Amino acid sequence: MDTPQKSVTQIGTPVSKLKVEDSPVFNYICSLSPIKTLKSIPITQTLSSLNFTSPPSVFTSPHAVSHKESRFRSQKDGSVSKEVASIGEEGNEEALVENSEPAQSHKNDCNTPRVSNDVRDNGCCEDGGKDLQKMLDNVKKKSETPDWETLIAATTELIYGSPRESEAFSCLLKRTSNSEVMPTSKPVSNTDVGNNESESVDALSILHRGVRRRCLDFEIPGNNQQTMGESSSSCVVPSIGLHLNAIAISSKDKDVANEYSFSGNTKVGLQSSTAPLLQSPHDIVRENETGKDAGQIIEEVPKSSALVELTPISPKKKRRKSEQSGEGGSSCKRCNCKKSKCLKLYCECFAAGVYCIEPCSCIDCFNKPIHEDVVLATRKQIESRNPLAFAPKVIRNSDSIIEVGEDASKTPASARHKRGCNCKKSNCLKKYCECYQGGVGCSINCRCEGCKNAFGRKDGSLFEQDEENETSGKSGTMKTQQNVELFNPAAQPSTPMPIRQPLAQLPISSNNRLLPPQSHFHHGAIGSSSSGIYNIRKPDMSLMSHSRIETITEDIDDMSENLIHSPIANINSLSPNSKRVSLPHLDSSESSPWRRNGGRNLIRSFPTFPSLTPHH
DNA sequence: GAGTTTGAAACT
DNA sequence: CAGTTTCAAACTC
Repeated sequence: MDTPQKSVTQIGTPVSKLKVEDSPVFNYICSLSPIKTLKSIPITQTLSSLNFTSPPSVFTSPHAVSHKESRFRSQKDGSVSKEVASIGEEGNEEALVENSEPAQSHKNDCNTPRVSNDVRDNGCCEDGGKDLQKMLDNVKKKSETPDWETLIAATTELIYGSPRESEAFSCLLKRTSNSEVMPTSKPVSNTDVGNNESESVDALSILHRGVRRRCLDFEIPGNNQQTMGESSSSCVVPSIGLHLNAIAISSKDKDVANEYSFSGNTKVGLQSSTAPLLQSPHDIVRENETGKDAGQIIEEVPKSSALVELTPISPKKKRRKSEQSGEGGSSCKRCNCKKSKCLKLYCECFAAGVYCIEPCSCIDCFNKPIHEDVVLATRKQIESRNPLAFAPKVIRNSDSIIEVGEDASKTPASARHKRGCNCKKSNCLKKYCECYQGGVGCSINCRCEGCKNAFGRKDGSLFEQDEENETSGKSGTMKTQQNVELFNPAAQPSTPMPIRQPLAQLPISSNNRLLPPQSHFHHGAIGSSSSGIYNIRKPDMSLMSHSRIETITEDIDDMSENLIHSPIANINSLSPNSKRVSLPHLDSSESSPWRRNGGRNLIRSFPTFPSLTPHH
């Protein structure tokens, strides 16, 4: 285990590394960052080596960034990482293309070192192989390690091009500069950050960093001031994506999610962010299961190879555990794809923008860091077909928060399924229904038949409970609708707060993945975080944060959604000064089903991979 | 644990 | 754009 990550990081690292140090970007960052670069921190091996490195891949393609983030998940096996590294250095595509050996399907090959095999499999795959090869070719073109400036330029484009996840990329950028260029920086930054606790650094700090980072990327013009802190922080926060993933995943387990997100103590610093990354959400979950809190995890990561610790139990076992753990236990549900190679939206992991990891029971999985190029290419392809394919399906409106008299924090604002469901037999009462799964009511957008969605019916009635009261009065419904109309002229029936209560009571299975935080994050998130955001941002930040944003186009709305899901975004908006931001009600979800629910929809909300295509 | 049902995603 | 097929999750037994 000495170097699993290390190897990973090495992917393409050598060249980039050298360049990085000399690169203007690096210098710039250094100048910005108050944090002094420490040289030689032994720890390097652990985290730094981890996944942060490999600037090349990162810069190679924006996607790479995402990969890295997600990468954490999968890098448990050193051999794998080695493979990856070798591939990265030598060129994946070639391997992929060349291979024609019979495909070997291995389950959970996440750990299997046989990258080549996988690749080959891919190549052999009937039709899929062709596509993959094409994608690979494309990727290959891109993957040639560019020089930094070029990369940067490209990066910028990418950033702006992909609204949603550009942050991740930028993050990588910074991260790269810090972590890779300055290996020590990670720990250091971490430490530094921790020191700054006086500044109210807590788990949130991570988020802040993310925000800051974003700011750096996008706000440079306006907010240079935040610079140092921000820059550093931004650098520090290596992977928003990870956080998101982690959160998203962890969110599946409400307890876990909570712990992860917020339990983190002040110590949570750079590392914290990294820790998750390294460990991968699942790992995090595990950690939590063991009783460690986020902070602990973070701290430990650097010291001991997180990877090692994380090492696992048998995949199946885990899966079972997660699946069966249901309510009580943390559930880190993974995919079980058999034919899609985890390269289609069928795959929860892929759809969520994260790599498959050990807990997955997938077969012939290509959604692994090893195949990052393929993954990116595929993602891109899908996005080209449907730019919003990876966008969260459930849109929540911040507006309702206010409306809801109760606990705004707990109550997800009005929400709706973006496209609406198409249920015919489930009556929108089972998780087959995306709306139901997402914990939102059906809307006019839904084409469902016999809708009885407990979160809100297509026709406007809210709950089944309401049904009971239907006769007496549709006050609840009325409220809801009022809210909807009020806030959403478009008038899609959304699930208002009232739902909240019911939700808690709803028989949502433990598997629910709803992310309660969404709503929380949502608040004000729009402004900064969303990738598209920068676009929006200039126009009117205040506006963005304003609840009535909905008036803005759907697209924006969607983007906001994405943002919403991003804790970082939220933080950002909330605390421009980057001072302590009270995480709104993150914990609120504890009791609410939202918390635990991580349904596909939600998961998708936290795309790890930087979006390849600009969302509008 | 295996088989069935379901509806989204993908394909034509 | 509509219809069909494929797919994997959700569900049932």
